[in-house]
Order: sequence, then structure tokens, then C-alpha cells
Amino acid sequence: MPKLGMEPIRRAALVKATIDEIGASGTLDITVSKIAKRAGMSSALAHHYFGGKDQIFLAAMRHTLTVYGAEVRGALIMADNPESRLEAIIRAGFTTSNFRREIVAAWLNFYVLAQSSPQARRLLTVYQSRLRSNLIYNLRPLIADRAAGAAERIAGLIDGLYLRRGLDQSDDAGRDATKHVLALLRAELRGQS
Amino acid sequence: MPKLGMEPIRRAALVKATIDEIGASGTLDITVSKIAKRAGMSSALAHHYFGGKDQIFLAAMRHTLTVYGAEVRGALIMADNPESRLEAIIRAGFTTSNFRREIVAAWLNFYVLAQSSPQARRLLTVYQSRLRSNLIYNLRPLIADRAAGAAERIAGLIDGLYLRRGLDQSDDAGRDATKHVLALLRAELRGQS
DNA sequence: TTCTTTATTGACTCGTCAATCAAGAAAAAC
DNA sequence: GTTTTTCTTGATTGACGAGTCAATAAAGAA
Repeated sequence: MPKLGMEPIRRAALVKATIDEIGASGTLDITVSKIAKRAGMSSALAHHYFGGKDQIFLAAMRHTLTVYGAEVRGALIMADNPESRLEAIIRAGFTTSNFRREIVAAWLNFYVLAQSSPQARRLLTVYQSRLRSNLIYNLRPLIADRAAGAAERIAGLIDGLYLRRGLDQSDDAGRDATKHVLALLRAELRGQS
Repeated sequence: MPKLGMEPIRRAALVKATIDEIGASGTLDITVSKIAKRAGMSSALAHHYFGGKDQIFLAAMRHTLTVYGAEVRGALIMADNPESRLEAIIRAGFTTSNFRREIVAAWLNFYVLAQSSPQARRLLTVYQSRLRSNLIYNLRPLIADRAAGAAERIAGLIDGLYLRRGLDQSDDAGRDATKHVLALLRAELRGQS
């Protein structure tokens, strides 16, 4: 029963299934068949739409980064001054949805993949640059010349706490991490580090 | 020509070869044969001494953490007051040897492995706990009740900057990261975050 | 010397998996 | 109503890899 216009539907299903499968196994060492089965189709169809395993992974990575980016942008429109924008950026990284097992697993594996896949590396670099420039842009009106260094530290603490807390799936891990990064933000805004 | 007492030699060679192979591929998706070849023996021998791939990985992880722990301890004996001990702990994480491709690759992959292997998780937890308690122990005489929070942030920033800088193999990444964590340390010692 | 322990490997088994392909089936175009 | 395009899969191929095993060889023990 081939309906037309299946391509975007199939692709989306495969991307979601890929992330779920990564979450279930913790690894990128998963098979196309498993992904396809989870998405309700044959492995041949997955190859048909994506061409190969690598492309599927990259699409999953792109999707994860896109969702994250959208979340940040969504949080930003609610804020109307630099300080609350900074707070929004920080909070966006630690929402419960970002702490779901599959999402944590995806991020960790993307870091691993970035070591060997130039395309994955590029995507990760885009994420890191965007986070840094977002921070700097909103820090500059508040602390001018110290903005760059502060942004580096805040970005580093976001990634680091995500890494440390992502593994232990406790439900207040996000709240706790947010608290610490906000504490750093206040210190940066106050002090002369 | 079987000399006796080969076991420790073979095991050490396999552990080193494993880390190098992880560094060369960026993944844990490497074969026992490749590891064994790199270590100058047959894959059967690797199985003989380690029993299986998982055990080899765990041994490599244990070794990496042991070396790191020794580095920290070595740096600590040179320091005779809490503040310089804190500085030593921070510096130890960002030595050039810790920024070698293989070591970064190993750490990233251990984080991934920790999601699915309870034993790997346990090892990583040991590392994280030791770092935190080291920090708290030396922060307490300086800032007493704020020690715990500060330790969490410093540990997070160490891991986060390692993650962010580990990928771009520039040679002053370590110096730069150290600078930022030390800046945070000074802010924590001064301020009331 | 004979026996046992340690070291070592090549060959093999059994399984898995990415990728391909030919073929079928339904919609749309003509 | 025939042809073309889109969608779909089962079956197959070709490769690779973890783990086992029987066999060899040297060193030490008896």
C-alpha cells in the first residue's frame, strides 16, 4: 500500500528510532536492521532513504542539535534583557527533556563520533560556537571586556555538568546543575575573575 | 620460546595497545585482532589472558584512571597548603600527556561505556568521587560551608573544558583550560557564590 | 628422563551485519 | 488501460569478527 510522499515520514521515523536505539544500547554500535525494525520498516528501506549507516547517524545528530537550538531560541524570546537571556540559555540546556536517557546517550556518542567523522565534528563545532557567541553577545553589555573569558567558563560548566549529571538519571540533576551554572553566572557578573 | 612470567608483560602490552587503538579509531569499535596485532601477539593470546573484549576494555580504563590518579597524587606532594594543593589538582587534569589523542579518545569512550557497563560506571564514579572529595577537602579550610558547591563547580568546569578542548588538538588548549579553572577557583575563594 | 605447567598460535566455528538487488504492488500520468 | 514512478521487502552476498580448540614448544619439577 504505497502512499506517496512517504520520504519525510520515513526519514523522521528513522531518526527518532535511531536516537531511541542509541538510548537503549548506549552505543553507536547498533544495527540498521534494529533501527529499521523499531521504525516499522525493513532495513532495505532505511538504506534506500539514507544511503548508509553513517548518514543515518548524521541525520540523528543534526536533529538532536536542531531540537536543542530550537529550545534555546524558544527560551530566548521570553527574555527581554541580557541577564534574563543568559539565564534562559543556561536553563535550556538542563530541561528534563534534555536529560532523557536517549538524549544523553546521543550527545555522548556524538562527541565520540566527532573524533573520527569530520561532518560530525563540524556539527559539534557549530553547537559550541553558537553557545559561546550567544553567551558573549549577552555578557558584553554587562561586563564588556571580561565577556569572552566568562563565556568560556560558563559554556564549559554547562557541558561539564551535563556530562557529570547525565549519567546518574536522578530527576533533580537538572535543577541542581542549573543552580550551579547560575551561581557561576552571578559570580562572573559581580566579580573581576 | 616461552619464557615464564609473561602474563604481566602481555597484559600491559595489550592495555597499551588497546588505548592506542582507541586513539587511532576514535571508537570502542575495534577488534581484538587489531589490538593483539598492535601488541605483537595473536588474538587467541589476548583472549587467553583477558578472557574477552570487555575485560580488555575495563583493564584499559582502569589503567587510564590509575595513571591519572598517580599524576594527581604526584602533584599533591609538591604542595604544602590547601590553595596550592587545589592548584595542583587543577593543573594535573590538563597536562599535555592528558591531552594526547589516545587519552582523550579513551576518556570519551569510557563515558559512553559507562552507560551500558556497570563496572565501567563504577570506575567512573570512583574518579568523580575522588576528584570531588579532593577538592572539598582542600576547600573546606578556606571557605568552609561553601566548599561543597564550589567543588561541584570546579569539578564540572574541569570535565567540561576537557571535553570542549580535548577535541581540538591545539597545544595551548591545556594552558588555556587551566587558566579558566584557576580563575574560577580564585572567584570561589573570594566571592560568596 | 618423564611429567606438568606455562606460553603460544593457526585454523575453525558460528554468528552477525551492511549493502545490494530483483521483484512486487499501488498510485499517478498519459 | 497501459506505462511510469514511488514505495517496499525478502533473499542474498560478501565480509568480518569473537571466541574456541587442538596442537606445538619450551621451561621447570619429580
